[in-house]
Amino acid sequence: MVDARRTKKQPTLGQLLKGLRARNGWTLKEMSERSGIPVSTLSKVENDRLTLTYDKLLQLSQRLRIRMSELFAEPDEAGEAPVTARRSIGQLEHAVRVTTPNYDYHYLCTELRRKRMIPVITKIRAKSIDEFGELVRHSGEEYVYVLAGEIEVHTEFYDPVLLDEGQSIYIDSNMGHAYLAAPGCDEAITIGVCSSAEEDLMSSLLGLHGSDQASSALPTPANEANAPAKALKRRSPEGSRRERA
DNA sequence: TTTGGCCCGTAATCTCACAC
DNA sequence: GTGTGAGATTACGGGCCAAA
Repeated sequence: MVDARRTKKQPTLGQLLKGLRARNGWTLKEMSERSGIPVSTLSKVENDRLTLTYDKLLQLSQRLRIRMSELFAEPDEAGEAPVTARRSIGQLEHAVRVTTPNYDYHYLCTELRRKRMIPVITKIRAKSIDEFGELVRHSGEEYVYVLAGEIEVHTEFYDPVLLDEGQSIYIDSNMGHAYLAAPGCDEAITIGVCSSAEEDLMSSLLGLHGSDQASSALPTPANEANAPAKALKRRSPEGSRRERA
């Protein structure tokens, strides 16, 4: 899952944060004031003694006005020419995983920044449109393929449609839409891709740039922003829990 | 300014008893 | 034997505070 250009070890969240802070010339105190995260916590994160939960990462990216994906990738080398031959191998064990009461999602290939497609494997547990809430819409297009189970796709201008294993759907994302586990199906697993002409699609999907940008119906964290933060089973980009010293 | 010890809260996991 | 719920245990994020 490493870019062909990148032969060194995958950077940790701490290294990425430290680099971000160094580039901006901030002290821990300044970064703490900007992010709302205590100095000692930032210090521990930078030294890989602690990792941040999803809600803290979201808070960090929002307050520092950076893309969520910035926290998952190395900074560009200074003066580096635009990348035209990027590659990323998606591995489930390296995916950025977010689990909520309704959904499990695994964001793949997260080390690639400013990509125009967001691949995500999703376990869908929402069973009714009432449970899901209002149909969502955003710029771009998306494609969803059912890997397991059966899903019910609600769209703004069409009748709901059932998709069984092996079936898929492609829609314009600016049309209101929602994905549910079909009746009689406890949960379904899909693989989907959201695309957009905009480079900060990831941030857009995560709802980082204002309330006027609706989140994707693909169950992204932003879709469940109303869920209690502590109810989320969070995992750091590194995807590991560290041993206590 | 930064680090690390300590403590608290919470979620996940484990164990066990109980019902079917 | 299997499923389920309660309680105990474990692991870890988060924050306070003192020391380097």
